[in-house]
This record gives sequence, C-alpha cells and structure tokens, in this order.
Amino acid sequence: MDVRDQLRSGLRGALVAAGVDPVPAELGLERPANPEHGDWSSNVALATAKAAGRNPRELGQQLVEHLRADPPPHVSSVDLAGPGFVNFHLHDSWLHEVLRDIVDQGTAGFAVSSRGAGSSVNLEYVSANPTGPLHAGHARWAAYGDSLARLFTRCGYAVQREFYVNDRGVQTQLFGASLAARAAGEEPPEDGYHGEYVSEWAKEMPAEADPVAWGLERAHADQVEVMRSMNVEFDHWASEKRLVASGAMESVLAALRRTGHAFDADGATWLRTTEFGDDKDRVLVKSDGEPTYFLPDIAYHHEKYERGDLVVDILGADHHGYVTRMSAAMQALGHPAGSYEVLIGQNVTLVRDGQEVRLSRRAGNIVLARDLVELAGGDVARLTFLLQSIDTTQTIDLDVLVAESSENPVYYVQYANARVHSLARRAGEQGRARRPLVDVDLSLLTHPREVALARSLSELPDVVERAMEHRAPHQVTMWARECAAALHGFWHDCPILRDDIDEPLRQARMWLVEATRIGLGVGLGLLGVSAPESM
RNA sequence: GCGCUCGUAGCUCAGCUGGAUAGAGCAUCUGACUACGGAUCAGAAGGUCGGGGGUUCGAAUCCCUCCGAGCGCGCCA
Repeated sequence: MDVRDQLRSGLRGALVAAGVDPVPAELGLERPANPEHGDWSSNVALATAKAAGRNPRELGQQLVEHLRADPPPHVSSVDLAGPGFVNFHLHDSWLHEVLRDIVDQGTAGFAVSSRGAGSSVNLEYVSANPTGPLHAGHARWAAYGDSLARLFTRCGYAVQREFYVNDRGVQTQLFGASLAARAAGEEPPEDGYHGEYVSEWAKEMPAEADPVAWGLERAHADQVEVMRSMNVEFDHWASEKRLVASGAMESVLAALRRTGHAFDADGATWLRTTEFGDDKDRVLVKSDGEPTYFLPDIAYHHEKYERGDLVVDILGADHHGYVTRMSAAMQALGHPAGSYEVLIGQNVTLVRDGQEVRLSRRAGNIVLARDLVELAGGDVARLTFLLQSIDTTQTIDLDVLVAESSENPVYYVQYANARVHSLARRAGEQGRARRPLVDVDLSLLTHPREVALARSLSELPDVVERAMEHRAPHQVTMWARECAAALHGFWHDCPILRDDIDEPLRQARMWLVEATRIGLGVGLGLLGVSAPESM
C-alpha cells in the first residue's frame, strides 16, 4: 500500500467520523504545485460539503482534527488551508521508501501499471500511401503513435502497432504510371506524381520491372527506413490488396445488409450512418457498381477487431470529417460505441528562412521526414515531435532546429543520463562500490536537492498512467525534463565521490543516482529516445 | 453557411479534465563551486490566459456570444 492509499484511507475514515454520507468512491488527492501547500493535498471537504449541506472550512477542520489524532504513516502534519483544502506534510521517509521500491522494481518494473491488464489495443498510425517518401507530418504521427504504443504496453495492454498499406487502387496505378513515364523520359500524367523523387527512383527501376509493384516496394522500403531511423517499428503491415482479395468487402457488405443498415437507392448502395449521428448517409457502392474507398476501409477496421478490443486510429486533422462515418459503420457492425477511438492530430508547419514551407506533394519544396532526421538526427527529430500535445499545430523552424539542435531538450535529458552512468564508471575506477541497499541508510538524504530528485522520481508512475489515459506522450517528455533538471541540480550541489563526503552519505547518494538511472531509463524508453551512457 | 480543432510571456509550448500566487524552454540581463563531465547551476525581467457575458465557494479549464487561425464538408481517394 503506497502513501496515497494510506492517505485516502485516512481521509475516508475521517469523512465517516464527520458524518459525511455518502463518502465518494474517488477521493481527490493531488500534489500541490506550491510546496507550502504540503506534499499531498485533498479537496474532499470542498467537494463534499455542498451535497452534505456543510460549510467546507468547518468540515475540513473536523477532518484535520480526526487525522491529527490518528495520522497515516509518514505524515508529519495536517493543515486546513484556503477555502477548505486538507494539506498533508510528510516526513522525507516516504520518499526514502519510494527509492527502495524503485530500486527493487528496476527498469522493467518501475512505473508499470496494471490499468490495462487483460485488455488489448490495436493502434494504427502513419498509414501513408506507398507512393512516395514520408513527409514531416507523417513523422509526427510516427513518433506519437510509437510512444503511445509504449505507454499502453507499460500500462499492461497487449498492443499491436499497425500500418495500413493502400497498395491497391487509383493512386497506386497513377504512381506506377508516373514512374514508367519518367523511366521513358516522359512527363508523368497530369494527375500523377511530379515530385523529384519519382525521377530519381525511376532511374533505379529495372527495365523489366512492373512499375506499379516495383514502385510500391520502393516507397515502402523508403518509409520503413526513415521510421526505423526514428526508432519506430510496426507489428503488422496490413495490405489493402490482400484484404480485398480475401472477400472481406463482400462479407461486410452482406452483414450490413442483413442488419438493415445498408440499403439501395438511386442505383447505389448506401450505409445509413445518419442513424449514428452522421449528417448524411454515405455511399458504399457507386451506381456504376464500383465500391467507394469507404467500403474497403470499413472491412479493414472491422477486421482490426480481431487484433484488439480497442481499435485506435491516429489521423491528421485533414481526415477528421471521416471520423463520424467510420464510427457509425463500426456501430452498425455491432462494435460497442467506445471501442473505436480516433485521435486527431493537428498539422505540422515548417518554417525555413522565416517563411512557411507548404507541405504539398505536388510542389517540390516539401520537407521530408528524411530531411529532418538528416538535419538533426533521429533522437532530436523524434523528441521534437514529442515536445508538445498533438492538439495544437506544431511549428518547427528548421533553421532553429539545426542551429540549436545542441540545445534541444533531448540532450539535456540524455546528459543527465550520461552523468548517472559516468558516476558508476568513476566509482568503479576508484573502487567505491555500492553496498547492498539493506545496509544503506537512505534517511541521510535530506538535502533539498536530494529530496527534490526523489520526489520527481516518485511522480513517474502517475505520469505514465495519466499520459496513457490522456493519450499524451508529451507529458512524459515534460517529466523527463523535470527529472533531468532535478538530477543536474543535485549533481551541482551534492558531491558524491569527493573525499570529504562521509561514506554513509556517499552510499545513500549512490543509490539515489541508481534510482535516477532507472527512472530516466524508463522515461527515455517510453519516448523511444536513446539513453547513451556517455556523450 | 455548417462542423471539428485551436487562441496562454517577445518566440515555441505546458497547465494533471473546476482548485490555492497561471508554469517551463529559447531569447535578454546579472551571477556561480579554482568544473566528482560547464551540453551544468542560481537569480532578474517578462501575462487583461483573444474580447465580452454567464454558471459557483473557486474558471485558462464548463456554457453562450463575438473576433481571429488551421482543417474538413463528393456516387474522389
């Protein structure tokens, strides 16, 4: 039972004693931003006073008195503050206990949550057409999707990362035709692909190759390579061609007909998406007998349920109009309303020479994911994307990215990690080994820098759960920066190997550093950024 | 016109789904242990949270309404 549970339990008892009925199932307990407000703070008095017809401060005072009479472990003082907050100040002993837990759990066990145990999630992201290189926007989804997958995994979900390859249809034909035209020294079709890469790839293409098939392979290989340089991998590559060949479209259409959600009108076949909140019904099969792109997509999403209880799409803002109809289709097929989730990410805007660079595939000035990686390196490129929420458009100034890449936050965090490892190296050189933790007195860790670092580490488990629930990997980035800052501050003020440091304190500090190694390792791992031992 | 997302320091962004005095990084200014790794640390300055109403003990956060930005509204993919 960790501190929070003990505090909650104490609060619950106090509420009962104060005659509050009913006692809420979830008791609000948070870490105040302002240290003067204690280590933990609860707003239960404020939250329950209204319903109980009580005065918040009066009720709060009763809670405080009850808790003072019988304080939970580690609690040094309980106070009433502000409009009715109950603030707990704890002895540093609770942090010392946390450090022991971190060391016991190690990188594999620390900040692991069982929130998703027994559930599975299928995450689809990027899914760019196999008709060219990935651009900077794709790279954002790659970094985001992969880190989100890592968060789900750490929270106990069985995760499948998936990329849907649209290796069939009009665009692939156009791409193949464009390659063939370039190979023959001609201009691509007007609605074909005009990027420079088409000409370059056409030179590589063997004369006897089928331009469509070869082009798909070439583009796919290019995309895989770039994502790998950003440490992004997939478990499953879903082929549209194979899906369609399997007859999945027909069986899904039959199922929709059987349940009455699909109907014929004006010579076409429609899905009654309005039944599930769409503003108009959508065509599945056109009057010329050809399916729209919507139908194979429905079949694909339906199939994904074989690989996850929760099916998640990560899409760019330009696809948000698509969400309602797909959600409607999934419900029409009998999937529970909440089981299909779409995460919409805003666009990436790139600035070069103070000018916005348009991400147009037709124009030649498109900035590729590959450019970013070559400019700044995989770690910097990746962390740059994970620096902010996907809810806001991201502006990346390429000149700043290059000029200040050495000031990128990724180095700040990696440097902290390198320092942690350098300590172990130097300690080894000096023959100063850590003694077993049971023999070490962590209560010597009372310096504000030591306490701040331990406190930062203690927050990671909450950060992981919250980041997963909010689908917000950037919160891990925020934490990693704070933890690195705490380490740097500690490093600056608290020498370890210096001769004038007493051995017991040295031992305690070495174990604090070991716990930091574990915490930073977990954080960097979730971000998919390397954790170098030296820089 | 309708819908979705957004508007927070000079710039780039956080803000734990309603909490206490709105926080970081960069840029600017001033400093630091005669460097267990200075890719570090400390301090200063910087705000009408786009404007205006409302809900309540309490609003950057929820509701309404304006203003502004991006994206979407095909029997295209």
